[in-house]
Amino acid sequence: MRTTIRDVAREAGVSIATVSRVMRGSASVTEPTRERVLAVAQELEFVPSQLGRQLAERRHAANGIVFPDLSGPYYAEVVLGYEAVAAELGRSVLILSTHGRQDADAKVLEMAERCDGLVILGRTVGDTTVERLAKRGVGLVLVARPAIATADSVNVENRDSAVALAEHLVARGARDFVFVGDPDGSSEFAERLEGVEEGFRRAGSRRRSLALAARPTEEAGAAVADSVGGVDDLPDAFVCANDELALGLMARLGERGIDVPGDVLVTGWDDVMAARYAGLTTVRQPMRELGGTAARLLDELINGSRSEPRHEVLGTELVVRGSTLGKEHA
Amino acid sequence: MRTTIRDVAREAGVSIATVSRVMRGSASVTEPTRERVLAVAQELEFVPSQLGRQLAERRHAANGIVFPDLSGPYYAEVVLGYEAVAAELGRSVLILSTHGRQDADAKVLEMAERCDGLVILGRTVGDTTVERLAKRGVGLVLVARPAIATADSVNVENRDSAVALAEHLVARGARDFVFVGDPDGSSEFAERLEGVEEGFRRAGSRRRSLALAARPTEEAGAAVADSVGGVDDLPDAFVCANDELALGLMARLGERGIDVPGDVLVTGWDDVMAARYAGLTTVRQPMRELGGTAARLLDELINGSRSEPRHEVLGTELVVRGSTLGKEHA
DNA sequence: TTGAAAGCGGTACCAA
DNA sequence: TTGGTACCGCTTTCAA
Repeated sequence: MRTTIRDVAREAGVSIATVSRVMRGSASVTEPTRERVLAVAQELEFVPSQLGRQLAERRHAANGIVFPDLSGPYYAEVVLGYEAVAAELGRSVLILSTHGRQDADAKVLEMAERCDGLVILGRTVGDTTVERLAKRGVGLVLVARPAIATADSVNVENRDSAVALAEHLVARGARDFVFVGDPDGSSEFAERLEGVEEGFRRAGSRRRSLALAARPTEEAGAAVADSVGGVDDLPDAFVCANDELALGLMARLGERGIDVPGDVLVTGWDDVMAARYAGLTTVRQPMRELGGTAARLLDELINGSRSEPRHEVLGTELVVRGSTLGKEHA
Repeated sequence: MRTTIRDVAREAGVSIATVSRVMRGSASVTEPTRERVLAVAQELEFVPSQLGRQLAERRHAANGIVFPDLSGPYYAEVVLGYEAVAAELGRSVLILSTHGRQDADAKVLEMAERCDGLVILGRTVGDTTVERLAKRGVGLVLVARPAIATADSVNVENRDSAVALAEHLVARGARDFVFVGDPDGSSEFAERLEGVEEGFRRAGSRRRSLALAARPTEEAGAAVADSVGGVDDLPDAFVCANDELALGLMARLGERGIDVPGDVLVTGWDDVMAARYAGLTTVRQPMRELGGTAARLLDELINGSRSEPRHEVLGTELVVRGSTLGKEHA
């Protein structure tokens, strides 16, 4: 059996109330009593049960984060940024990847029972679940998901950088483009597409067509590369919804002897580590900061230091590399 | 106030024992009673408190994973592999990054109070802490850390692939090498260094010198690149303890006009995503599987389906790319 | 300053 | 099949 507060109390000849006071450093306890209890606790290797404590205090001192498939580098970074700040704030961190499963909502509801608050990334769960959680009094921060009135949110600026990206492409001679990614699968992707379209429109161009990719992965990107007929069949630019699509696409184009940026320009989104080494033009997102900000907002929410919801929007940055520049600049 | 089991009992006109039975689907309950209770529970939106349940059952149905600084792609992958399997097994997942902090041991001890078992990666905590946890009855799986008798472990094969790597380098004309990474900071790194040394020794060569890098990061790798005098000051090969060191090193060498593999060969370890795009020769580790295996072992441990500790060793694979091949092969 | 005792929200044993 | 009740391990009044 584990050592409990009663064992310590008995051994030290005091009540459990006193042991509790000593362990929490709270209230007034005589120095001698204090020392005696501490000594016994040490000797018995007493570690207060979090469970007992949590039940009595009716709080978990933990919060969770929910994300889709964690395979890519993007979500990993966000989670890390989140963990770093949460740990700093003295909170335990639970993670849950929905893997696109059907029972995601149930899983999240279950996890919520172990947390004081939750960060929810993207479209991992339905709106009804979110509302239900909110109603239940769970602290909620939505990330990379359209903001709602009852919860905090953190998002990145998508439109402006999308326009900037389009302008860059137009400046590099592009007159049409194909968007690679499914705008219906993510509000972020939709915003990016809109922004790029607007940028091209301003320059008097029009979108050529829309390539849907089921999942934003390297494989899907490669599949798009496979689907083009040949050099004559290319748009001026492939604008990919994220870096992984772009990387997979670009690699496969290379294998097929199609030159980037000679035959076609390629861009991504996120600026993951591999993008640097692949020379991919992309839009940098502050991924760590996204997670860190969410952690801080959640903490405020839980500690009740704030009541009205806040909606943060973090800036992004266009990063131009070889995939949209002539060889001479790369 | 939240709805409790007593609210439901009162409303349904039964005892809390019956409600408990219904909620757990256990034991025998008349169909009418069952339905009535369920209806009330639904109406009151009753969700059993995990806390109450856990305290009564004296188990958490959760387990944790501890890793160092999670910045790199390596640990992220391991954690993801872990989460996927743990979730599948119906267990909640707590994460803790030690960030090289001094209070890491205390944090881990604290987290252990919320879990039935723990996976510990690398040298995040001291041996005394590990022993203490083991003694306390916490399920323990050590990953990328020397195995001990009282806990399970999962490691990757380092020596053999290191020898293979050395042989490859020798075949490419290398006669000496500089190891980039701190063998004292990680048992893994130490094994890799030993293996590479042995490989070179077999080929009649000898290690030229040892470059210590404080932390296995891109920045540290770049710093090593800065420290070499010029083309005449180079070894035949830089063998880096992980991919990030190698990538940082290689990039900076490029900036300095030193050609890889023309002037010097460079290798990494892990095969992270960026390594593919950088054309880096490396040793592939099954990172996801490492985490997944750990999760499975831990589950066995906790469910008591096994008593004697197990020690798994996963295989690795040499991946040859442009950084050790002539341009013509790259 | 200290102790007794009433919760916190469940589970499970023992009777009925 | 059900209900009563004693825990699980801690926190926190309320009195002494």
